[in-house]
Amino acid sequence: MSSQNIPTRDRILKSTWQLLEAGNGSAVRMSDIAKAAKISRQALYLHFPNRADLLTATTRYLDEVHDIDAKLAKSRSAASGTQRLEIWVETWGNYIPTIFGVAKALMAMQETDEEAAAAWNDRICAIRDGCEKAVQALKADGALTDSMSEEEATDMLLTILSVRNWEQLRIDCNWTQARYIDMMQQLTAKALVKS
Amino acid sequence: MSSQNIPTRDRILKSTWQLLEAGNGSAVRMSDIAKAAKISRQALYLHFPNRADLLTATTRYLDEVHDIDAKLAKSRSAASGTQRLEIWVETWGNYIPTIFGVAKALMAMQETDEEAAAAWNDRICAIRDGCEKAVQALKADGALTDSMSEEEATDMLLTILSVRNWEQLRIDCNWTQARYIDMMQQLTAKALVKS
DNA sequence: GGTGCGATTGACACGATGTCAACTTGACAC
DNA sequence: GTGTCAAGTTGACATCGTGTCAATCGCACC
Repeated sequence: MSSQNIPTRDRILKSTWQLLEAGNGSAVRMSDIAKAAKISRQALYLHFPNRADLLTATTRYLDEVHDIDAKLAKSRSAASGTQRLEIWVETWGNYIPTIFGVAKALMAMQETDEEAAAAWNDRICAIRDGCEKAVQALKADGALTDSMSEEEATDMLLTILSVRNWEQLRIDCNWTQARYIDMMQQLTAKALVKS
Repeated sequence: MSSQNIPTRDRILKSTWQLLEAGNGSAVRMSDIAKAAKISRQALYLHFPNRADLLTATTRYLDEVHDIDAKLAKSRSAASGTQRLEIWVETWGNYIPTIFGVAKALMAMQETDEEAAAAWNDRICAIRDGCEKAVQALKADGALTDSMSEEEATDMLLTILSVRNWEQLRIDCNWTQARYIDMMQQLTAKALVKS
């Protein structure tokens, strides 16, 4: 963590991201990352104890580089609950492509690696928080459907906006990003807003 | 053991299913399956050339045992498009728990194994077909929303009804199976039926 | 000239899949 | 009985990716 080795560390994180981005999260090995960062495979372990840690650090690096907090501030200033939901869907939905590669790699590791599971779960909690806030804003406006509790509505929103769903629509079904955002805004409104 | 008489191949498939079912699809090795089927690990390879083939054969075995075709016939006799959608969501949604273990293992392999990807894709096509038929029934009734094409509606339905979404709601969020079915019937109706 | 740090090379353990060769066992035919 | 075939067994081994370890190197800094 010392400030001296930032260049190398940054180079590693950047390379990791680029490789995962390019390969759509599939089969990126530690040796590939090392090669891309122009260091030896072993040197990777001088900076990150294991693959899970490297991937987690990469998500944090991306959050930092893209200043995700600033973008989220936008949804906080929404005039109504429905507007807040709309902005939240758009903001998160447009951030997914950026983190997709890393997210996929982390999700794949989740099955076997305890640490990776915890790391990814941590990220999910942050997103769930955004979903919860949107649901609360709807509730405050009296606009939340009465077929669900606040918690269920949050579960539902989080599920609809999952990375896997984005992957399926955007990549498997070949939707455009704009179409994805549009349809998700419509779907979440239909699902959560009282008619 | 009552399983003593069952032919080896069937014993393997049954053991595979039981292990994947119990372990929620996580970390079931070839050696575990062999042990459960009371044969040597190497003998597994006398029946199935590799892990992907074994998993695929297991899904077919499950389809056969549960006579999934008969269950699907039910939705074909629905009176209206909306009813057909409702029955389709219920039928498929209630089949997911059965195949979940195998599905998850197959999905995990998909990333690295070409054959596993093809096998799982094959299964998805069958499910997509069910979704498409439901959408067509809605269209025929003039009940399909006009915010989407038939193809997009099919993509959307397939995505909403994904195994991953079931996992998230049923397992991660701890919803009951009945609640899952109920909410998915509501959500798919809101998403696809013209209001 | 040391000291310490980042990095390198090379070797190795581990766990999982998949392969191979040689041997055993039981059923059945002749 | 003997021969044969199929199915199963044991044990060894290749491969691949992660993670570890030891020895060494080069360089900036004091």
